[in-house]
Amino acid sequence: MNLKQLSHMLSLSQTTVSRALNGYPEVNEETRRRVMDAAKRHGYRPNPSARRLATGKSGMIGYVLPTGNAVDIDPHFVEFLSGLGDYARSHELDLVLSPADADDQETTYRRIVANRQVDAVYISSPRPADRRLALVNTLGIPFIVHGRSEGFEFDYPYLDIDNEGAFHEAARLLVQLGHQRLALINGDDRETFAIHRERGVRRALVASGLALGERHICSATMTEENGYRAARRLLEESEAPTAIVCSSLIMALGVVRAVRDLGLTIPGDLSLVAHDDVFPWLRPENFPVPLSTTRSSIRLAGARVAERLAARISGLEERARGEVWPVDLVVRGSVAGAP
Amino acid sequence: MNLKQLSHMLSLSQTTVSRALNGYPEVNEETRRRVMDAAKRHGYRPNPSARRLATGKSGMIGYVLPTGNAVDIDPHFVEFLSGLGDYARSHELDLVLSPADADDQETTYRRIVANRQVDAVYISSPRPADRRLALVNTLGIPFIVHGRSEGFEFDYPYLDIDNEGAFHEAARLLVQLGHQRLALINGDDRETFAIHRERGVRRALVASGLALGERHICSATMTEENGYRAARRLLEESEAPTAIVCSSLIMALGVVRAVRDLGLTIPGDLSLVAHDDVFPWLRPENFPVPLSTTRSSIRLAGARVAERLAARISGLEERARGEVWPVDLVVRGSVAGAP
DNA sequence: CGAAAAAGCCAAAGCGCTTTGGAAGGCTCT
DNA sequence: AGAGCCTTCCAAAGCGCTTTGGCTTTTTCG
Repeated sequence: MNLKQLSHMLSLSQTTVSRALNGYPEVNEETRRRVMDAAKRHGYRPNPSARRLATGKSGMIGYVLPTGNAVDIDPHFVEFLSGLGDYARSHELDLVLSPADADDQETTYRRIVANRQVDAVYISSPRPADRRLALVNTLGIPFIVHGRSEGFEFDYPYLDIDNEGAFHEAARLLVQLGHQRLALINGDDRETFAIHRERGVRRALVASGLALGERHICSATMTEENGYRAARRLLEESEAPTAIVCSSLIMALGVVRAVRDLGLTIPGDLSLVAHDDVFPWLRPENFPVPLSTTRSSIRLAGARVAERLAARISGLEERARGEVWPVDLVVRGSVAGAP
Repeated sequence: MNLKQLSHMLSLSQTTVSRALNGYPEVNEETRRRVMDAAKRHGYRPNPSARRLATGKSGMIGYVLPTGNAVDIDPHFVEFLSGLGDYARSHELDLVLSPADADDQETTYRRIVANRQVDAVYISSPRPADRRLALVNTLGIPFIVHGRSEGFEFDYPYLDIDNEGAFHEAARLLVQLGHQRLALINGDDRETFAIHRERGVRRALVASGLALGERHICSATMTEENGYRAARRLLEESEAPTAIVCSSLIMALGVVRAVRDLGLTIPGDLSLVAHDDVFPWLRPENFPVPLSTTRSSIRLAGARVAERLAARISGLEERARGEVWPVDLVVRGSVAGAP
């Protein structure tokens, strides 16, 4: 059933039927009703391919997925996706994942824009002066950044959590508990979120006349193994930290293991706070010692990004405003006074 | 730059240019070269929307993503996606994720087929007599199942690992080590993979005159917490098992924690084998006691599924054949003779 | 050598929608 | 009453590609 047939059986022109269906004003309300009704009765659904060709809009949002042999997709991605899906589902928005060589995403961005494959894109894990950002900005496709970049002239729309504030709070708590030697086990420090977190910790320490020693800061991909390694390195030093702030629950697993291997205890010998993105399959309260966390649901962020993307597409959101979510500090058993 | 312009500047018809570009035989080789050359020089790229409208092919593969408030996307998904992306990238294949209400995926399948949004789909986590399978089969869209269903009249193309064989091997090893009371901590037992795994364990036990007691089998979503709960329940029984086979590394985390909480040791009091889908961020050799596993890279499976989907689309793969991958049993420190 | 077949190209008709540029009819207003 | 203005609809022209059917020209072969 296509427009032609439908309009024919209504003895109307395609123009009118199309307009009636798409809510244009220049059609009589009664006619509109008739059309709507017939459309529903015959299960008419406009052919998206045709509509796309005519309008250039696809009704889909895009994400360029960095891939490669040595490239692993972040497990956070799937939670973010859950949230995105939650919103997208109710709006019949589809998501197009365009896999790209991690070292050359530009080609892919150009392709999906040139091909008008999607109406908007989102960008995640941005770095300072991230080239993708500059690119999509000049390409002129609506976008939203999940996270933040730095060092751009122009404003851009983003959704981020207050990483600096969260880690500032966490570090401040530890300092208040008397800890003098803090360490930070961070994610990849080329990414902005990691930079902000470090900044937060630094700021808290400086405020109390302390400092974050060069060797008390580790940064690596957020795997269990890297958490373990970092923790071992830190804890075997002479000036071992008495408290660690850690960028992810997965790394925290490794930290806990290292602590055990060294015959230490939490929070007796070491206080630990980690950031929790809220995975359904790994919860901080279920750690051997319930883990204090800075918590922010990445899933909710996904839903919000989808919502704002939809708003940008439909022109409801004009300004390139940033949105920063506060982060909860949840104190559990893994922190205590300095030994 | 579109076809019209290009053909005009070559003084050829659109027909010929189109055919030259798409490798049709009825065009002179020299002409083809000229066309190809000009196309490249001017950076001509056929407009996919137009091509879609004309051919009905989209050059994309689809996946219906079950979502909902209480629905969590499996973390395995992201690894599978990595693999899929690895292949898709080199073939300019995009992946469309269509979020659907987990309880009504049919509508979404019908929509993406009716709209010709994608050329093929894949289905994951199938259950016996899975309705999605029957649906896509009748809808006539090319598809591949990652995993297996059961109880269908028709053949369908799938890629699965030998879950039954793997768990049979694992259980057999434990039996050979003298274990008499085995337990299985399984994933959601409505899914085929879980059924197969249980079958494997059962078969190994029966072969030695043993049995898998009703209460020695747990099944739940594969989270750390569920692993913990199951393990506690099992180990606090009077007839506690001396060996556990576990369906996932994430659950195994919980098992290890439970063992610790109860003051037991691995492998002294309990032998443990888990299935490892090969996550980059959580490796069995890094468990407190290196974990014995049945190993199969879900990422490789993703790549293979993409490859076969492409083959199906282009008509290279005709028959609905199943492909079953063997699984490695990797023995590490977490197994020992029965106490 | 002439008929039949093959090679190489083209014009035009789709694909199914949106949108432009009217046009007809009824209304208001002077 | 006639100019001017809404209201409501329509025919037709895109969007940019593929594909059908047909038309020359060249090659093949008895």
